[in-house]
Amino acid sequence: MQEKRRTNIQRSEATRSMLVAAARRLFIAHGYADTSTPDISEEAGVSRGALYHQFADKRALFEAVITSEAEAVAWEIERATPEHNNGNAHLITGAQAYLQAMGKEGRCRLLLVDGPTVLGPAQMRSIDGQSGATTLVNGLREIAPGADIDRLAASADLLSAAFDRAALAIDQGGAKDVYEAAVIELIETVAERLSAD
Amino acid sequence: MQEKRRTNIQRSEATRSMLVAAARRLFIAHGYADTSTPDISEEAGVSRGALYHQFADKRALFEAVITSEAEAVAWEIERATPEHNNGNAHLITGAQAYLQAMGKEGRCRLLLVDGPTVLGPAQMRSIDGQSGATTLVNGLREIAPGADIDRLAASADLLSAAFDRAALAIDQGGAKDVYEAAVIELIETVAERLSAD
DNA sequence: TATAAAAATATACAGGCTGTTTGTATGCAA
DNA sequence: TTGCATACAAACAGCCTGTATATTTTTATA
Repeated sequence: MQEKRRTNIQRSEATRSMLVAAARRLFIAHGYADTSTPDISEEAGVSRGALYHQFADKRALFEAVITSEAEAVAWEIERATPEHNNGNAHLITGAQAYLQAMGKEGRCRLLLVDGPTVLGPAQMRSIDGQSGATTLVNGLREIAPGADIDRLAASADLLSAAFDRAALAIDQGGAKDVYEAAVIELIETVAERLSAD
Repeated sequence: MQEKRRTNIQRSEATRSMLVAAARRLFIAHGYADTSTPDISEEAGVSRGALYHQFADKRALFEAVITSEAEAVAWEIERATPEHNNGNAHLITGAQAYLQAMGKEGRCRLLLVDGPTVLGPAQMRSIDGQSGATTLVNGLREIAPGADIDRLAASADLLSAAFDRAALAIDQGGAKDVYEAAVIELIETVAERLSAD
């Protein structure tokens, strides 16, 4: 019984994905600060040396976890929002898909709590940049074509903060239906106001 | 030239306040994780033993910093919002005061970034409990006396998340007037909708 | 006031963690 | 096949946190 013969690329991809998966589990369970690299490498079944060969440091591994998680959320939202859908309804569908996606175990902690602290708010914005903010601001532009773009971006930012808070509140045990209703009402209210120009 | 003779209570209060002030400076400058207890005790001019005598651990010292900062914000808001002011205008004044207060160097990092990670969202809520959420939900109740209380609380939560995001965005270099205008418009929009019942 | 007890502060220590360095094995290319 | 690059493993150095021990300062009491 001999070892499988693998190409270097396969080896690297295998250990990287093992490490990211293990790190994800432990970061979710104990948080970034209370997860050690010995714990991670053990959980992944590789040596600590392998970890530091594949990733510059613990932060870089965390960044890989966060990026993967943000992509998953973006993809789930994209899948749930048909292109042809227009304005108002489109935003609501997207928000619901976002809340649904953020319901997955640990995502709130990763993306909304630990992420901003470890990577900083600026880098977090750039990571889920396309997904959250841009989509939202485009949705608002569709509703209020005449509005000032900076002002619209600010409103989109505030709205997305409200979505984040709703996701977090639900994650912490808040009533999902209540928060989802509040989010939808908020969107409708803002859309109504914007289209009244 | 001999040391001043002080009572134990004075000694403790002096070192505690030195430690909290030093910790506050370093937590703001480098973040919680990258601030060590040797750094803090040196900056405060006391030994590390004194730190661990006055506070159970590093987290407890951080909690003291956070509590003090949250109290300062609450106090500044209270000072800026006269009691007799009614409904809508009251909320706007409060929000402006909040943004003003959060403009102080490092407060956003402490209260909005590191705080939730180190102490957890739940404890953070309980610390600035009175200030943020309760005031807001009371303001909304005044506007919409008939509305469901849970629903109102959720809306207040989402609004306060928007305020937080605005403060953070301004702190990160965003245009203060734009975000402040967006916040005010958001309040007016929500208030309008609520009072239309 | 003299002295014992208690409180506050200082120092020394024990484990653990991060990132680096050094060494080894495996894949790759000439 | 031979030399090099890549992936991995193990050992090391420095730092940090929290605790245990020792010392100084205050407080209580005789």
